[in-house]
Amino acid sequence: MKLEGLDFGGRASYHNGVGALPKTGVVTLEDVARQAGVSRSTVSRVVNGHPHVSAETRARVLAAIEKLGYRPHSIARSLVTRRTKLVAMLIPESISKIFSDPFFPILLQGAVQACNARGYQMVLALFEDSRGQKDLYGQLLQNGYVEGAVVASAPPDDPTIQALCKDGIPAVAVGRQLNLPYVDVDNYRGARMAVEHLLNLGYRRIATITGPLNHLHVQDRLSGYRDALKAQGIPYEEALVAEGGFTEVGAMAALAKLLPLKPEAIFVQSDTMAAGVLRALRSNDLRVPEDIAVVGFDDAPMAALLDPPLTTVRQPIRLLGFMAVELLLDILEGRKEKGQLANIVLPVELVVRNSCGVTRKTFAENQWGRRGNEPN
Amino acid sequence: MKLEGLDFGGRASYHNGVGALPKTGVVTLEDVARQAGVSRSTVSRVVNGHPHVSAETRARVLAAIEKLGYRPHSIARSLVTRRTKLVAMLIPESISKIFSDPFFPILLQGAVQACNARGYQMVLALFEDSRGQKDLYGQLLQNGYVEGAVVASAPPDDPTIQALCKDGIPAVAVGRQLNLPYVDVDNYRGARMAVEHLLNLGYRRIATITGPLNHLHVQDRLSGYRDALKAQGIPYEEALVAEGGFTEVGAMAALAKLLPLKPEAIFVQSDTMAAGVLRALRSNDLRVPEDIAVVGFDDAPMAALLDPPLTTVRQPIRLLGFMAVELLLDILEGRKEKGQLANIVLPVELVVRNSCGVTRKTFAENQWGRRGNEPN
DNA sequence: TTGTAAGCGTTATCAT
DNA sequence: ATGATAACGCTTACAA
Repeated sequence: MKLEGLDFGGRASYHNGVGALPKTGVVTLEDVARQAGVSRSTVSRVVNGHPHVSAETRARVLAAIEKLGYRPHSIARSLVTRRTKLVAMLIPESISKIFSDPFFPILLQGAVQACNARGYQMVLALFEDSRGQKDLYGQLLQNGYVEGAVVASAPPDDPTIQALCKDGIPAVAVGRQLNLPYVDVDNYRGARMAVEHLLNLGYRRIATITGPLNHLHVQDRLSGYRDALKAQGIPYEEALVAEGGFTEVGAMAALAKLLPLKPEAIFVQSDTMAAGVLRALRSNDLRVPEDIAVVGFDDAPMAALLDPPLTTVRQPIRLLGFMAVELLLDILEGRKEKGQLANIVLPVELVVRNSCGVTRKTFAENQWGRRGNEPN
Repeated sequence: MKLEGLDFGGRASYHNGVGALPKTGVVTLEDVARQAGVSRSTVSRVVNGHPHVSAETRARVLAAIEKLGYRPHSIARSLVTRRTKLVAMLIPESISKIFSDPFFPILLQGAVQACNARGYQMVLALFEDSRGQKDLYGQLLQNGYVEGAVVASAPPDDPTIQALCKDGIPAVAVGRQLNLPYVDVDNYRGARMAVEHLLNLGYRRIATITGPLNHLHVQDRLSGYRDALKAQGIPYEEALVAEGGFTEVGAMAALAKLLPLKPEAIFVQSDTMAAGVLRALRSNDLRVPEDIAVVGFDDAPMAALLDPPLTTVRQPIRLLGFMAVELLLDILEGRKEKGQLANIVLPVELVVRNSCGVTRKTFAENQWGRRGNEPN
C-alpha cells in the first residue's frame, strides 16, 4: 500500500527527466551554500547562530538565505536533534462531555499560550473511546513526534496515565495524580471554604453533588466538604452525597435523589453542574436562595450570568493550563529533574454572589437561625 | 525498551565511549532486519504492508518486530515521504475573546474527531497578537511540519489568510472566504428565518446586533436581516444596527446605543452576545419577551439555560469543524482538486423557545397587533 | 520475492 | 573560521 494517492510532496525528487530543475521544490542548505560560495556546514552555523563565523561570511550567507527564501526544514532537523518542539495535550475523557464544560477550553487556552511563549506547538488529542485512545496514544507518543504530554482530567487508573508512566514519556498532569508530576488547585481548601460559607450563613443540612469519584481532585473536594461539617460537629451523612459526573444532566439526576432529603443547601462541585441544579430547582418551584442555597466550583464565565448569579469557588483555570505546560517544558529542557516531582498547587478564592442568601435578612429568616459561624 | 529513562531525546548517540550499546535507545529497521535475518527493505515492506513478501518472511519479520518492540520512527519516515499527518487549526482572533464563546471549543471538537477518524493529528494554533501570528505562521507552515490548515473565523483581509494563499499552503476556511475553499452554514437564510419569525409574531421595529462587520458571514447575516425586513416593506434603518463584536460586553454596549430607539425586538448574531443582552435588559428592568423580544444565533448549549430560554438559530457547529477537516484532508490526499473550490454550505434551523413571546396571548398584547405574517 | 544503495535535509565531529 | 563527511531512520528505484 501507500505509493498510490498519486504522490504529493517532492514528486520531482525521483524521476525528473527534465534535468535542469532542482531535485525538489524545497530550498535546502546545499542550495544556500552554493549560492553563498561556502559549505553546508557554514550555512548551518549561521542559521543556528553559532559563534565562530566571520562577520563577512555570515553576511554573505544571510544574503543568500534571503535571496533564495530558505527556511530550515524542521523534520530533517528533528531527525538528528531528536527534538520536535511538539507537545501533546491529552484529554482522556469521553469526548462528548468534554467541551460542554468551559473548564477544558480555558485550560487549553492557557496551555497553548505557554507553548507559544516558548516556541512549542501543541497537538490536541481528544480520546473518543478506549480503542481510539490506544491508537492515538501509539501514534502520538510511541513514534517520536511529540516530546511530552500534558494530561488533563484523568483518574489515576486511566490507561493513558499508566502507559505514560510505563513508557517513561515526559508528562505532567492537570489535577492531582499519583505517579506523575502535577499542577492542581487547592481543592480541599476550596470545598472547605464553600461549605464554611454556607455554615456561616446558618445552613446546617448541606448536601453535595460531586464529580466522578475516581478522580483525586473530586475526592479532595469531598474531603473538604466533610471536614468543614465535622469541624462544626455536624455528622457526615452518606445520603447527602450524590455523584453528578461533572455534567449538567448528571447533576439534575443527582439532585432528584437529594431533594427528598430536604437539604437546605447544596455544594456543587462544578459550575456546569450548578447550572443544571439551578434549572432543575426552578422546575421544581424551589427558589434559590430562599428555599435552598447553592454554591458552585470553578467560577466559569457563565457563573455570573446564571439566575441567581452563582456563588462559587474560583479556580485559575487558564493558569493551571499555563503552568502545566511550563512544568512539562522545564522537564523536557532539563531545567527540572523529573525525579524531583515538583508539584504545583494554586490557590482558590470564594466568589460570593446571590445564590446563598448572603443578606442578613435572608439569613435571619432561615429556619435554623444563626449559630457557630466561626470559620474554624 | 528505551534503555535510559533519564535522558530524553537521545543525546547519548554521539559520545558513548562505552561502545557496546546500540547508538541510540530507538529500535530501528536495521535492528529488526538483523534479528529476522533479512534486509532493511524487506522489513520496510512488511511494515508498510507491501504486497510482494512471502508469507514465511513476513511472519519472521513480524516476530522480530514484536520481540524488539519496534515502532516506526515517523520523523524519519516523514523526511522521505514528505507527509506528516499533521494539520493545523488556526484561530487568528485575538486569543482572549476566543474561548469566551462556546463556538470555538465545539468547532475544535468536530475538527479533532475528523482528524482521529483519518489518522491525522491536529496542532492547535491560537494567535495572541500580530507579532505572534507571524512567528507562529512561520514556525508552523513554512517549515514543513504541518501539511495543511483549517482557518477558523477570519476576515478576508486577515494576514494569515493572505499568507496561506500566497504560499499556496493547502487550507480550508470555516466561514465564507474569498480565496480559500470553505465550509459554512447558510447564514443568510438563518438570519432571515430569525427576523421573519419576529415579523410573524407582529414585531415591526427590529434592531440587530452584529459581529465584526469585516467577517463575511456577519455580512451574510446582516443581508438576511435586511432582506427579511424589505420583503415586508419595512425600511432599513441604519441606526437599528449595532456592532457587538461577538462578545458579551460588546453586545451590552451595542444594546445601550439601541435602547433609546425603542426597538420591539432584537436579532442578536450570537448566543453569547444574546446572553449579554438578556442580562443588560434585566438590569434595565425590561422584561423579555413582554417588553422586548430577543433572537440569538448558534444554539449554543447555554441558550436553553438562559432566562428566558433563548429562541435562536441553530447551526451545526461540530459538523462545521468536522467537514472542514474532511475537506482539507480530501485536498491533501488528492481526492479533491484544490482548483475545484468545492465549498460546503450546511443548513440551519430555527429553535423556538421563550424569548420572543410565541404565545398567542403575548402576540395579541403586542402594541402593533398582527399584520402581514406570511413568511414570504 | 529479496537485497543493494541512493537519497530525504539536517547537525555534529573532526580535520584543516 | 571553514569544509568534508558521517550519521539520523526511513523509503524506494533498480538490480538480482
